[in-house]
Amino acid sequence: MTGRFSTHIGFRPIDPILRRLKSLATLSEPELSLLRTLGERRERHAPGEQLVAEHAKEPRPRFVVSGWACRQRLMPDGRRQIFSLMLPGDDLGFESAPALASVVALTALETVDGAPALDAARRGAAPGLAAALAAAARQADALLLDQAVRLGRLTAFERMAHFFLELQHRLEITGLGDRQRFPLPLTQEIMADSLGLSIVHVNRTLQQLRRAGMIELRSGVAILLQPEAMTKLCDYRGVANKAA
Amino acid sequence: MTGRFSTHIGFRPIDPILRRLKSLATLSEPELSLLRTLGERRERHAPGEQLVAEHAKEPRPRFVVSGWACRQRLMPDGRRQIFSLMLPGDDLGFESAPALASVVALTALETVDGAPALDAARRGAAPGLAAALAAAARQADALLLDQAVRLGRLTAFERMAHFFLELQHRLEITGLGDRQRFPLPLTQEIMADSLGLSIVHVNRTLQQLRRAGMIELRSGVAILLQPEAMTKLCDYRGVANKAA
DNA sequence: CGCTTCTTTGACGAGCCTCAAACTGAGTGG
DNA sequence: CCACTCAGTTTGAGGCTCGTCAAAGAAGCG
Repeated sequence: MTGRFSTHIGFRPIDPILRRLKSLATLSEPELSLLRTLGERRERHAPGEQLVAEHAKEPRPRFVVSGWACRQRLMPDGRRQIFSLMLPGDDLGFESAPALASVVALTALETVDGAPALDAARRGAAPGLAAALAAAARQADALLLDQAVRLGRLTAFERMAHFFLELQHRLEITGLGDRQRFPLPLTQEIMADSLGLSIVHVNRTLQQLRRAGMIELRSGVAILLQPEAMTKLCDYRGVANKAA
Repeated sequence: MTGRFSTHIGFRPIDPILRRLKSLATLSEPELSLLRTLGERRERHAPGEQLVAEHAKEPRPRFVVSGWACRQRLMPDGRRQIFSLMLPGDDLGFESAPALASVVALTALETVDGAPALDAARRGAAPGLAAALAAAARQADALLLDQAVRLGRLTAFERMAHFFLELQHRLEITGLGDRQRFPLPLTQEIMADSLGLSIVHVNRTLQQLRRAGMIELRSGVAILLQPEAMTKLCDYRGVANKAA
């Protein structure tokens, strides 16, 4: 987690949030400076910490500044399904209560309070921000549909490719990755629970992708060697941008 | 499709809509009568007809009055994933444009224009209706998460059980089914595309459920013989009700 | 270092898919 | 009333994908 893709060096703390929201709607200068002030009320979370409980009456709206989290549901027998990964710049707990899934930190995580932004948007005081948050919610919906296609109709090989392409795109938007490289601080268990596979099969599928010359994984960084080929192979359609 | 669960005999045309929205929020008398007037602008759709195209700029908001539809996505090679089934009383095309998936009629279908309801809710003229529509959107989100769990972490046997329980609950709410029986006008191909299975395996899994004394299927009607056992077996949690 | 967590490998079996064909039932037209 | 057709269901055979169990490496961390 150090070096080129560090989330601490070379970026202002809340830069991913600004970048992401700017990619979703046009923000005014007052809106931007409101967002910049959010960085002051920061909070740290250890891996495994639950940020939102499944039926939380009033989940606190937050933005992820650094580190990764996920939305998930657990079954009584221990099976877990991860619905989506929350990357730096992503919002959580902005939807109406009660929460439909829990949110859990996957790595060391930093978040900031999103309430000022949400309030301003709701009051009508920040139309650009309101549009950006609406677009973010739409994008989350789109990602969930992609996830359903992955789980229901893609093979393990296609699923992994699709998954990596989604991460590449999302991380590039926030400036944390480029067209080919991005940080990937996930264990194979987490990928398994996200992709509906077993850990062992994730491991073997990763090897397949490596042998096919598609990817390279080294110390928390993923490299896509043939992004175009991967895109075709799994019918990846990219992340939704601005709403209409 | 005649007899006890007919959608035409014994119910006022838009009754499923009223029942469903009343289950989601408290509606005032003016709101109810607004909804009743919707029944006048009715539209018929043949099976297979596309009601909303995947990237439709402005999908027309509609309520399903009778028949079933689905939200789905198609892959270039013909694979299909159904995200959700739309039953009588359900709304479609109410979210912000452009549409993230297409909506297709699965059976002969009747819909009515939802725009008057949506407009009234947006204008602030119908707070109860607005609450009901928001709760409906929330419920759709919840169903999509259930669907992801089904696809990612349940076995074929559990998936089918979970699927039937969801349909039972949803249809009971609109008065189209009871605690054990409900109409099921779906081919096994449709179930397969909904559950992420092959047709053949759906057929065999249905036989398993029958042999286990769980279900009975006869001419478009499903009977759940042991709903409680089924609920335990697949960790079914029921449909979300009123939002907070 | 020694511990824990994570990754990797092997062996084996089960779940699910594909292909192919037979069967059923509901029209449709002669 | 009887083919005939067509969509849907059911069955069989065979094989690939993916899961489970178990244990051996690697890699991070105190």
